[in-house]
Amino acid sequence: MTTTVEFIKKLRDSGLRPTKQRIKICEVLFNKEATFHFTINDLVKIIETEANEKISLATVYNTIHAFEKKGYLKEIPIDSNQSYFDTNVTDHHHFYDISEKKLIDLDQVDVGPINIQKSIPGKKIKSVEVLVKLDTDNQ
Amino acid sequence: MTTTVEFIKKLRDSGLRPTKQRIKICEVLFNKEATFHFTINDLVKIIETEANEKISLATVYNTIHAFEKKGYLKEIPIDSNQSYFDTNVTDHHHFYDISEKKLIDLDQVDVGPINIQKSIPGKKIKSVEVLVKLDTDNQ
DNA sequence: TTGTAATTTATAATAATTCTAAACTATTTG
DNA sequence: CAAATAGTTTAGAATTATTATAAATTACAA
Repeated sequence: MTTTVEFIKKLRDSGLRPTKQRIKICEVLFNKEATFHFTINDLVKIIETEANEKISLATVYNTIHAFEKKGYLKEIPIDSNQSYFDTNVTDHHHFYDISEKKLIDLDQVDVGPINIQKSIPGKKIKSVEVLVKLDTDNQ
Repeated sequence: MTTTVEFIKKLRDSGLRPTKQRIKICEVLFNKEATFHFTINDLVKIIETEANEKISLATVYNTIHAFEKKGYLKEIPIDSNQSYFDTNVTDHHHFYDISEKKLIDLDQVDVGPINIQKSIPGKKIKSVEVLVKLDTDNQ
């Protein structure tokens, strides 16, 4: 549990003014104990229903992009026409449930170590991420 | 090098009528010796400039989706708002060069076997894909 | 040939995201 | 503490990728 005061400090320390909207988004995203996967639309809905507050779609986009740039969120690539974001910014892997369109975290332990045996001169590996797609098992 | 006759057979065998447009797309995509990564827009440009033929955007979408369904192409998830497709439909992985926004194939051998130690009841694993992000090595 | 079913096509519709510029708010400065 | 200013929010327009539509065209079987 993080207090509002702490979010204000976090925002200010990273050069972002602690506005009402940004604090609200922090509360929705960073007060969960578990990793939280969401799309922009999910987030807007949560704020407008759970928190019962109006927020402009543009503000949500602005804020999420600002948070991503600061390293508080990361985008997860899935074959979808929507961007998925993750509050877990550590290097980890995912299950993607195709029929339910839901992401599930996979620990390093569930996947095991991956050793990339190829390298490109002048380039270094920034991340190694595994996406495991799941389908309904009909048989 | 595959001949037009062979493409016609391939199309017909998979229940797709060999139209002028589909054959042209086959020629662009499947006559390369190497794996080919592209977006719909890339493909339209290639057809209209290199091949100097007009083709409707809708036809390109239809055809690419038909080819994907038949297993002649697969989509690659990258953090982009555009769909990337790959003519290499074997189970393989990718390097993604962040600065150059380019995909590079990785063989199974370069990554090694991946054994997912977790399962979700009622779901089966459809694919396991590794995306290795590369950054410029400054040091 | 000719009928019909599949395909192509231009265009409209939709959906996610970005842009814009005016109103508003947090912070700085005097 | 008030005024200036620089950063934010906002509604709505613009843009971009993609999908839907429905009429014209084409492939192919009878």
